Amino acid sequence: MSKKVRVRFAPSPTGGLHLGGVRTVLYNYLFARKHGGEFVLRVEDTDQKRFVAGAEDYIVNCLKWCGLEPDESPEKGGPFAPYRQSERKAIYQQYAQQLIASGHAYYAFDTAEELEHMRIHLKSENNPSPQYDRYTRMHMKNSLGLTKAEVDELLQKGTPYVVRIKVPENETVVLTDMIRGEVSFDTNLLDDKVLMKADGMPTYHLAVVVDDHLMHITHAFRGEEWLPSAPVHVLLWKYLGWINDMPQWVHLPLIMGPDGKKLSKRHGNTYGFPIFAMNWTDPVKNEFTEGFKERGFLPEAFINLLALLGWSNDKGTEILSLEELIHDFDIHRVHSSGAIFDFEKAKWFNHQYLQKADNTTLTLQVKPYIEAQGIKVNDAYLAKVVALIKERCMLLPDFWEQGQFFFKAPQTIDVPAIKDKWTVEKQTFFESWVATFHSMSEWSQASLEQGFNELMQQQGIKKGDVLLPLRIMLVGGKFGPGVFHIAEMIGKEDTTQRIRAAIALLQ
RNA sequence: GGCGCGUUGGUCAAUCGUCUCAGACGCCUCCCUUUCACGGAGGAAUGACGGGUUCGACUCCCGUACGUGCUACCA
Repeated sequence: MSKKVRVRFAPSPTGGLHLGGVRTVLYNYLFARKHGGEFVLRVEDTDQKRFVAGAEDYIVNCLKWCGLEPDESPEKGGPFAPYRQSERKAIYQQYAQQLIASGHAYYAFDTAEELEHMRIHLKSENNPSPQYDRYTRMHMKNSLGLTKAEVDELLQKGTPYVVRIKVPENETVVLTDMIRGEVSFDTNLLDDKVLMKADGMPTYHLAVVVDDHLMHITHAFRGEEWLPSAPVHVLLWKYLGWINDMPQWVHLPLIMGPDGKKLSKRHGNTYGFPIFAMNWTDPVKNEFTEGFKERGFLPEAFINLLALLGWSNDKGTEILSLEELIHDFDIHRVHSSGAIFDFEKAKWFNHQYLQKADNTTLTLQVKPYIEAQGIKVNDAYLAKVVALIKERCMLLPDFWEQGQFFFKAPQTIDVPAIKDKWTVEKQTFFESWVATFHSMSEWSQASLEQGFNELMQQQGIKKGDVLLPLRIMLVGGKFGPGVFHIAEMIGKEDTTQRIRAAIALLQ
């Protein structure tokens, strides 16, 4: 008796894919997989003014990177193709006509100027911001006030027109949202939304309803910003005669920036964190926005942190694989309040995934970041470096920050940290230690440390006095793994050179 | 302005009427480490406000405040 679960994500190709968008996809995906259903990607490319070339491919690539590939999409096709709204124009036209015929929609011929005029002149004490609605529609140029002959004439002359829904008076539209319960709206406060634009394209309102119906969508997930227009959609489901097949509504809470406002590109700029899944450059404005991928996030970590923004499982565990997320996901545990995105915690998630990542694959992921610094990478060597420093890395680029001294001598040496306490004795000690290198039978962490300790005793030097200088000499600063391990890694020649170079600087 | 939605530590959050309000991030202290980090042990920090309902309310209801979203031929 229950229908097969089918969910959809319907982005408009007008820019990058931000956190909220990816989370909507993710919840769609988790819900579909959990219930053995299908996930459909439909593209809303009906906004010609804001349409941006390349944005659709970009979105598809983001979904690929996240590992959330749809079962049906414009790219893959499927039983309900086409999945691009611009290719379904005729379908929407047909249903718009049906609505006009049944008296639930009408032609409106008003120009932009006339609408503007209405908004200014119909403004009154009890109607401070006039909309195109039951109060004003009879004053406008539409098929409700015009005679049939007048309308036909306008149509025949090719006068531009839009189709608007005729919102009923004195009704209450009640809809059930899966995470908010019943939400009701007074139709007297709704305006006659445009259903078909003058260019023949449908607006979102008509398109979602028609597509959701035709594509057998059972659960409609979207952002909370859609809640105010949901009653219009319910009305459309009713007027089109499909009310019994209306999907379950799920209005997801908004993701906010640190200032508590709906997350936007602005936040990324002012707080210095990505808000798009992948790098996005707006070809029109030539505006670049950084992505989580390029910032060095692992897709699994990205998905994980996003899933926990507005939802949590009943066990309180936080590090969850996609399989675990699917298993644990419960739409009723999704919060109804917005969540503020915390970049610090996001980095912590990535750190966790870095630690449990397999070193071989991690090495492959780190490699481009090292090569980008002009280093010729030896995979086996890099693998060792990765294993040695991964615990102090949050994001992929950190591997270079934290491990560059494994590949080249430090450009800057933190001389002030040791200069004050530098003595002739210390210099002698390092010079004689370096001199022992040629006679060492084995170049290893253990033998290096042993030789170092023996020499210290001979010369009456305390370990605390020379260990830090050695570190500074080899890595340039107070960071990194064990010094002798580093010396072993970089080899006899580099170790010797770095120590000698540093001694020269300290004199 | 109108309408919708929301409100547990700085942030993510548990709790589905009995709470001395989990856990995580971040922050602080200590231990480990003669670096940094990891790890370990502690710590500070929370139910917007006012009314009800109830033996009992963070949990239910109402109001207020605050926040946020929508209010386009954009989605």
